[in-house]
Amino acid sequence: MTKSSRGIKAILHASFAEVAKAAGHPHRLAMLEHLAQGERNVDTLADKVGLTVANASQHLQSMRRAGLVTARREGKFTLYRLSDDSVLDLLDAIGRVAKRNVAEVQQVVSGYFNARDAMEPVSRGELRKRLSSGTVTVLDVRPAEEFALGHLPGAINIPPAEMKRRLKELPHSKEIVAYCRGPYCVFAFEAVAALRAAGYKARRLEDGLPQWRAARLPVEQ
Amino acid sequence: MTKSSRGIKAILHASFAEVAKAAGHPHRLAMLEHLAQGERNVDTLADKVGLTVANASQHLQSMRRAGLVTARREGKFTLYRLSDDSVLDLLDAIGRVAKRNVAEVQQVVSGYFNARDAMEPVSRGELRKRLSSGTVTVLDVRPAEEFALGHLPGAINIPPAEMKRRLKELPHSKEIVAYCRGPYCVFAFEAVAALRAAGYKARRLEDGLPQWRAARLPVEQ
DNA sequence: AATACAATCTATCAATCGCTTGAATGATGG
DNA sequence: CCATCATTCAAGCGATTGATAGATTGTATT
Repeated sequence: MTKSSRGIKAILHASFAEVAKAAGHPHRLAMLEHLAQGERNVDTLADKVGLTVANASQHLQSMRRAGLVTARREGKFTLYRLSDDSVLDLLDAIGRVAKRNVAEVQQVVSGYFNARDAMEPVSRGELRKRLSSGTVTVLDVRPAEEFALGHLPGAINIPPAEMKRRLKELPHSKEIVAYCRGPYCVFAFEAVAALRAAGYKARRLEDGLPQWRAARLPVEQ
Repeated sequence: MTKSSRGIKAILHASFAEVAKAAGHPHRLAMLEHLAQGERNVDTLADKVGLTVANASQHLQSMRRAGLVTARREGKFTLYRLSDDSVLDLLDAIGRVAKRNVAEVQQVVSGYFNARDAMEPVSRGELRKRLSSGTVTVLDVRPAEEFALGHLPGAINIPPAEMKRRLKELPHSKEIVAYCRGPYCVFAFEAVAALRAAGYKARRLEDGLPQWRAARLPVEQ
């Protein structure tokens, strides 16, 4: 009994370690972040993360073996996606540990804001309420392709590159809430900084579209 | 702006990867599981996990660099502990991903139970209610040293090795809820199996003492 | 069938990892 | 101050990982 439980413990620890190890590489995390937006093929992912196709394929397969992603074939493309919402939770959990306990992350995160109150992000719940009362403008700062595949109701899409030029499209009347891919997607941070510099009242959403989706809140398009 | 954000993204992904990688080894997970019970010194951990002291020390230091654990010196001992409750969340998240997406884990978990309804664990909330109404006997199946450092209110401690011999200490009148170190600590599974075989009504708590503590529920001793 | 393209496989190499061994450091108690 | 014990350091090893380049498989298009 004790002997068998030792073996079982070992199996569980080994399996768990596979999962964590599969998430333990910068490039794989970058791909997971993209996959959190929706299905992608190997080529696209390789391009976005800056890897060769062969290399991206290898990483994706290791993540598939660990159960982080699944793949399906459509025509000549192989489409990968996160296997589950629990993978989003895992990414969040990794981020929270890093945020609390890794000096480098704290520095980077706090570097994007100087004022204390300015750091306060808007929670999902608060944004949902304010959406229905219409007291807020929602700004989606992801690339146009990702916006097209789904976004928050009524959101305006301005990718980071066009930010400076298209600032004037946004009304000064309401507070602006910017969001991006997830809690550590820096585009949202940068957008808020730019908006504030231009005299807008702006905050960022605490996390991103994948988490909004996972919470079963309405998505447009 | 885009250039700098690329760099920042890379820093974040690198830091996050360090965290995940630090959790991505069976022995380190085993040590984290023990550390979730409370502070431990290097010798003790090495012994429990079955490593040489030097090796355990190396693993602990890599986890310290990644921010998963912290160390303090007391006399001639170096006491390690989880740096944060967020680390518990991380371990839970890893477990949930593995449970949902790794065939091996599913097999092991379901192997401990054959009947469908038997698999239902008791939630923390349910146990808390039933504790106050006194309709349940709580069984702590961890080693006596860990029990001594804190346990659920009114819990009876019977370590796995003594289970068979001390079964008769438990009353048949109430349902028995067994718990252990965490959701995948197999002692609780085994205890429930043994109790049922002996005609008891028994279930296991969905997770373990660390999670109970993290939820700020009362702990005795 | 012939071609083009997406993705995977294979072989290779440098870098890193996990572990062992033995020596060095730090703290405690006679 | 010396002996002892807990921990860390340092060197060395075999195994694994991450990346590259080139060949191969599988699917759609003509």
